[in-house]
Formats: sequence, structure tokens, C-alpha cells
Amino acid sequence: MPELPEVETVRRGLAPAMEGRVILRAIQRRPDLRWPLPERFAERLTGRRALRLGRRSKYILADLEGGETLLVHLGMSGRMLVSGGILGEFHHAHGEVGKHDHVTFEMEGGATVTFNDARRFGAMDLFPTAAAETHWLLKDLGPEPLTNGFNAAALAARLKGRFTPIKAALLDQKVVAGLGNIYVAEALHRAGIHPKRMAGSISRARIDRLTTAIDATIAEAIAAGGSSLKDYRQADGELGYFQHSFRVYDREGAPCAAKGCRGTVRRIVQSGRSTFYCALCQK
DNA sequence: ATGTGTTCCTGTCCGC
DNA sequence: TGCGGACAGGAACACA
Repeated sequence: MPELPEVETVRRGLAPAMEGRVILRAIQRRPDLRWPLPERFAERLTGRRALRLGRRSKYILADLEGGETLLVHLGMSGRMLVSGGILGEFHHAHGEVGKHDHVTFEMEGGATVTFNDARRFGAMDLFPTAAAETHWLLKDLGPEPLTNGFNAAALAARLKGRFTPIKAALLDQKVVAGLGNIYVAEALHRAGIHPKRMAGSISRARIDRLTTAIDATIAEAIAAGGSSLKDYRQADGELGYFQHSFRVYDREGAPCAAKGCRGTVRRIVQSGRSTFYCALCQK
């Protein structure tokens, strides 16, 4: 999926089309995404003003006038695309309905925002803003990279005693929020930590380094507009370009990008998913 | 309580 | 070209 940097890029792209604007009409084309959509979902959104677009981990959270919040998760293949208005045309001609266009918001100001998701692992929900802290999808999320809550002490506490490879631990959203397969691989490489290393056995000094590596990787990826592999697009349809900065992800067989390292990037499978790393400089 | 494997769904790519 | 299989940015869930 879009991981934290991609979701943040999408949020920023949606903000000009949605923040402060009324959803003139919401259109729901199927009853469910990953889960059933809430009862009367489209009707409850129609006529509501979006006050502010926020983000927690990989969730986009739109606070609406009237005390409710719209939650959007992009899953693996979800996109939020803006067309029409002053924001240009990308997705398809204004008014046309594309394959896998599951939900559309016609916004005050003329823009159309479409949620398109081929694999349908994405999700949406609508709940009272006051209940955000206790929402089942949000309540157990770990600290957010690039915030005060994410630091070496916090990460060390959450890794302590865990007998699972660090790769798997970092994919666990309760440990740190927002990382996925790409950025875990990149951060571990940057920190010089082997993906199979047991999470609970990493020294505090190396956790310090890992914390810094995660923040730096995420910050650089956001600055680049995320990573575009097959189908991820920013809200305006542009590609991100962080994929050109990958040090290990999807680089099997290529030379290690670490300064002075003569290693080769390897691919292994951990808990059913690809892991890319350099065995020479990741210990 | 943890840890691991399976599952949801569609599309694309690669080898024969 | 067609067909089969592997694989894809996630993460809830069932089970050990």
C-alpha cells in the first residue's frame, strides 16, 4: 500500500480540493470495500463541510462539520484522485466513471474526488470525531514517526522482550505507526541492522540509530512525494519519485548503496513478504 | 499474551 | 498471444 509518506502526500493533494468545502454530493457505488460501509454512508456525507484533513499512520481523517470524522484507508491499491475544478483533469474526463471507482465526492468549488481501489483492501468509515481515540482501527497504533512520541526510548520499550525478527516487529503498527514493506527495508538498511535480528536483542545504541533512520527515511520520502511503483499516484495524478532513492527495496542483485560497501542486495521472504537487505553491511 | 500463516481482491509480469 | 503461477505498497483474523 501506500505507506505513511504516500498517504501524507495524498492528504496534502486533497486538502486544497476538500478543506473548508462542502461535499455537495457523495456517491457510493457498492455496499462494501474491505468491510461494509456504514449505514446510509453517502447520505450522511452529502451536504457536509470538510473542516480539516488530518492523518494518523496510514489513515486519512477528514473532520466534518457536525462532529463526525470520515476515515479513509487506501489498502494496497487505493487511490484518491482529484479531477475537475481548478485542479486539472487526470483520472478521466469529468463525470466519467472508471472501473473500480467505488466512492466519489463532488466538492463545492468544482473538484471531484474519487476513491478508486482495484483490490478493495481499502476502507472507509464515518464516526463521531470525539470517538477517534477509541476507534478500533486507531486505538492501538504506535507512535507516529517525526513526532515527539516517537523516540529511541519509546521504540526500545516496544521492542523489549520480543522474539520476532525486527522486520516483522517494524511492520507491526502497534510498534511504530505508518511503516510498510518499503520503508522498513530502507530504514533497516540505513541503520545497518539485519532484518532477521531478533527485535528484543538490539542494543540501545542501535535502536537510537534505527529511530533516526526511520525518521530520516520517512521525511525524505514525504519530501519526494512518496514512492511510485506500479499504481500509486499522488492526488493530482503525479508520480512520487522516492523510488529513485531506494537503497535496497526492489533492488535484488544490485550493488549495495552504502558508502564503501561492496555487498549485493539480497531478497528473502519473511512471513510471506519480500525483504531486501545487504548481508555485508546489515548485521 | 505472543508469534506465524492465511485470507481478502484484482492486475501485471514473466516464463513456457 | 494464451495460460499458469508468482507477486504486489496492508493488516485482520484464526490458530499454535
